[in-house]
Amino acid sequence: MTEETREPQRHTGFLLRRAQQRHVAAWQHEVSGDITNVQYGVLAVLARRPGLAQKEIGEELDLDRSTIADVCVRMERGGMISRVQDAQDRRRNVLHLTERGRAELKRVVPLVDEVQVTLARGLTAAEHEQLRVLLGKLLGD
Amino acid sequence: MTEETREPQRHTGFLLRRAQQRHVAAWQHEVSGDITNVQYGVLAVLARRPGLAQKEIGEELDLDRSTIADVCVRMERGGMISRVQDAQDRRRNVLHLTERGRAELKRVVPLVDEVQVTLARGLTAAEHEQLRVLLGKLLGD
DNA sequence: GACTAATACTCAGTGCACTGACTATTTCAT
DNA sequence: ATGAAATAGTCAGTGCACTGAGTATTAGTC
Repeated sequence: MTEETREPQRHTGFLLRRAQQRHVAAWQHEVSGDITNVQYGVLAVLARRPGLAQKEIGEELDLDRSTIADVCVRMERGGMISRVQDAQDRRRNVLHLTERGRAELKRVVPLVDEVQVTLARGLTAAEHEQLRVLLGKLLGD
Repeated sequence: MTEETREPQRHTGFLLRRAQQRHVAAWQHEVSGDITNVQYGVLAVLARRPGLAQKEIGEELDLDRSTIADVCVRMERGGMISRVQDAQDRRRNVLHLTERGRAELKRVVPLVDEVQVTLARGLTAAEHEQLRVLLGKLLGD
């Protein structure tokens, strides 16, 4: 009756993985240059809330300590952010945008929406919105 | 009027990335052992279609040549598959499950559905199905 | 004030995922 | 039959993402 082995291609996780790959591909196509989607996230959060510590940025973007550390190291190396030990709490690295980081953010912002459009090319606006709602619900908001 | 910088956390791509992370986390929680979701995909495809080449498996799972090569190397090292040069076309590596691979697939199959359930805990069955439909549409099937 | 907990970060190791450059092999056109 | 194009894999390099172990610093308890 039931199939011996369900096709892995139908699983939700498989679809999510592929959709995420499409997003990365769309990003690289629309946004030229070295900056990645995750790095854009760091810039955008930091623009609103300068002086956050690595840990807090990581929480905003749902990245664990090691991952956000890696990202920050790369971004500091690329001259987009500064990382300075907090004088009040010397365990913390506080982060700020550099001029280059601010400029890069400004360059990228108008392109970001195009990436979403490209990604959702096969969906109507209503379907796209519903997809976001469902993903938000899956994530528990 | 419009915000200077839209919150990156609201973008579809951001939600997809987080949802995919949840899937990986659910997988690791439900399926103990070394096997990953992608590796399960290789096992499941190979069970139905033994003797496929790396390239073909990669196409099934939407992975590029380098990625599927890495995965296959690891799985061969782990004793789950065999990789043999095709006598007819010596460019190809043909893949087969080993006994260990077959056993591992058998172990994992019943757990896979639980992963999907865990992942979609916040959704009704109808919402879950709709999410799959929308993702399929986004991917262009 | 000293001991313990908790916190923030680093470091090493592993896996997925991509590009671009390269090798080997097969196929196709002339 | 040969030379060009296409195909399948490998290899090096980069980035995201996690775990587990370790360090330094702060905060809390006695």
